[in-house]
Amino acid sequence: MFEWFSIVRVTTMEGVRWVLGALNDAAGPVSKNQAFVWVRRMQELGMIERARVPPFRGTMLYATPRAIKKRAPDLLRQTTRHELMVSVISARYIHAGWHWDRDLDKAEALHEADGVASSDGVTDLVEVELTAKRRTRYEEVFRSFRERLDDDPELRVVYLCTVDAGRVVRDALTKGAGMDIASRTYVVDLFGRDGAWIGDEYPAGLFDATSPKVAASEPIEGIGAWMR
DNA sequence: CACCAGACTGGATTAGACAA
DNA sequence: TTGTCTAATCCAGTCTGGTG
Repeated sequence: MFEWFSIVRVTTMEGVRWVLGALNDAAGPVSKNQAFVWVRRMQELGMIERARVPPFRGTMLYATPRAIKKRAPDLLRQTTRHELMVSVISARYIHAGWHWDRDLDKAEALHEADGVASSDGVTDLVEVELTAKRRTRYEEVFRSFRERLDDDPELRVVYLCTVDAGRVVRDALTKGAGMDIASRTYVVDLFGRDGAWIGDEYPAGLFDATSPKVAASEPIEGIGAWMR
């Protein structure tokens, strides 16, 4: 758990539930209660801190310096919501049997993805996109990804988006450098407007290491079934 | 004692009524 | 149409009581 905390730094009860589930070989996340009991015990031991920050729903959790030898994160930064979502995504990847790490093993000049998930023979560069970037920025990012995909045939790119961001990303994949990486890029509309993961199910294709080239750009059929 | 289902809680969100 | 107030509703997080 603390190895994971050390990577993601800050998370939610949701993230804790999925990673505990993974460590317990459970089919899904552990119950809210189990997660709560674990968190409370760790809090008593001074290993975990909890905080509620009004604009966000839910409780933020982070490991104390005592637990991971890193200073506490600043919960009021603008990027905190994004970091929380990345942590929950990583929890889901880990639960699906993948290994998760930060994207630090890359050349200096290249774009740093939000995280890197690897399973046997496949590595996903994962981007969590809650708000769309400028078009010109995508061109730069995609060029960087193209360079990395050319070097490593096992690499894929995965964009986990809100509906609005997903539209822009798909569009950007139809031009310039985007066209070159589109066949190895998977775009999923995963978040509602509020940035929360929509549904308990895994979308088809996501976390699937066996399908090497997931069809790009098309919104997933039947997405409404697990949207709620 | 661990575990689970379900109850409870406080804050956030939504809907409706009404006035300006 | 816009703003404001209130009540109703929702929900994540928390707690409790029963069970094995």
